Amino acid sequence: MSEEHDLLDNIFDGFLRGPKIFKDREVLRPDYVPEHLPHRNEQLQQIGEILVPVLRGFRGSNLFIYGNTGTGKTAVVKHVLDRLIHKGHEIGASVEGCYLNCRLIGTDYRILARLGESLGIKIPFTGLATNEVFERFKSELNVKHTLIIVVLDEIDALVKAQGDALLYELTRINENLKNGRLSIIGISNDLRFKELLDPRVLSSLSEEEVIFKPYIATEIKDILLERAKISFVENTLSDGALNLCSALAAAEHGDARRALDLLRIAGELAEREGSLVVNESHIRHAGEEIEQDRVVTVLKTLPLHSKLVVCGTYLMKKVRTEGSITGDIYEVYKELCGQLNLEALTQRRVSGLINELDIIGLLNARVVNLGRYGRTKKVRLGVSYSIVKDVFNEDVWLNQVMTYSPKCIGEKNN
DNA sequence: CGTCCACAGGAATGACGGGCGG
DNA sequence: CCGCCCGTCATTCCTGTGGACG
Repeated sequence: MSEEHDLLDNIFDGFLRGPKIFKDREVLRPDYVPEHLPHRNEQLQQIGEILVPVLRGFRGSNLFIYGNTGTGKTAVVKHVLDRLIHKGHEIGASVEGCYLNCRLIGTDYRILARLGESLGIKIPFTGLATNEVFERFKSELNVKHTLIIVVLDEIDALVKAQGDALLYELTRINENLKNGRLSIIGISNDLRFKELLDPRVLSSLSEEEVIFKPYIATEIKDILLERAKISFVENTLSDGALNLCSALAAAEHGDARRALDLLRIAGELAEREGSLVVNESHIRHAGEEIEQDRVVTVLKTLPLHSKLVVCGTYLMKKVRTEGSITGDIYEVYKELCGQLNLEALTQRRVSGLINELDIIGLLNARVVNLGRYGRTKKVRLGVSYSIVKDVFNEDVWLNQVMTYSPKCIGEKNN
């Protein structure tokens, strides 16, 4: 007992005695909405002006917001919405806002359910017809004379998954509503997503548009300075680290969220090693750690058959240099299933799994035409070989097959 | 210039969990 | 409580297709 306790005691004491880096690390978390949003006054003003009619009981225009990740779209919109609702309640107007992230709440049904809940009606998470939920929401809007502002963040995810039927319904909801009004704010980081929309929906949704340009390095630095003031103990953040962090994030599409993540992790690294200040090397290591953590957690939480597909791709890599094609991977996958006494899925399903894995970046897949030799996908690992190896060697199922050598490959090479 | 490969990808199906009206 | 309908998720069925080969 004593050995372990001494070990832990050392860690505890070391942490308590050691230099303190953070005052408040919550401020660096991605969902924190700051009081002040540097370099976004223009957008703040535009959006405010577009929505302000709501305070007089008129519907605000629908609004489409475009900008890369980490350019402050969500923060600005949430900020304006909060203030607007606050003001609305102050003057006794029935104004409501409902913020939804379509990547997290990705079906028509669930979106409508949330909208209903924001008006205070209870809606079961399944069991009702979607249209029924829509009607309930609409009548509640009518009864309460509410002006609701619906924010659909990552709206492209919704349209890609479900089409634009719901958006169409929502944009015309005002037409047959006696009391109550609805306006929509759509947020997307994919401009091409507009092409997926029915022209009627598009024109109605983008009555107004606001664009968020990527931050440049000096702007990111301002943002970081502001947050660092609240989150770090004085003089624990070196100038060099701050500059490097801004520069790295600026190079990566001017993504401020990325910069804040880097800063937070770097701070934790510094704290862990008992350093007095956060310096450049902490920032660099933070970058690596973020990526590695992401990959490891994703790999670990993958469903078994997806793991087997990744594992198959991994095993193929020993033989094929230029990436393997769907058929080969499927063969290896089937052999692995055989080894583990599992029922193999169909090729169609595996093809779907490959697509999903491609989207989350574990695999890189692209369609190629080999003429006579068919139309297929070239697939290779999208992450480092050794991480896959480490994670799967720990896995209860996968460790049995990590050294398996596929027998279906041989004849043709490349 | 037609053929035919080796899949891609849309549509359909089935199982499941759960609300609703009677 | 029952029978019915619903959405969701995971899966299967099956038609469509770009272009090197001959």
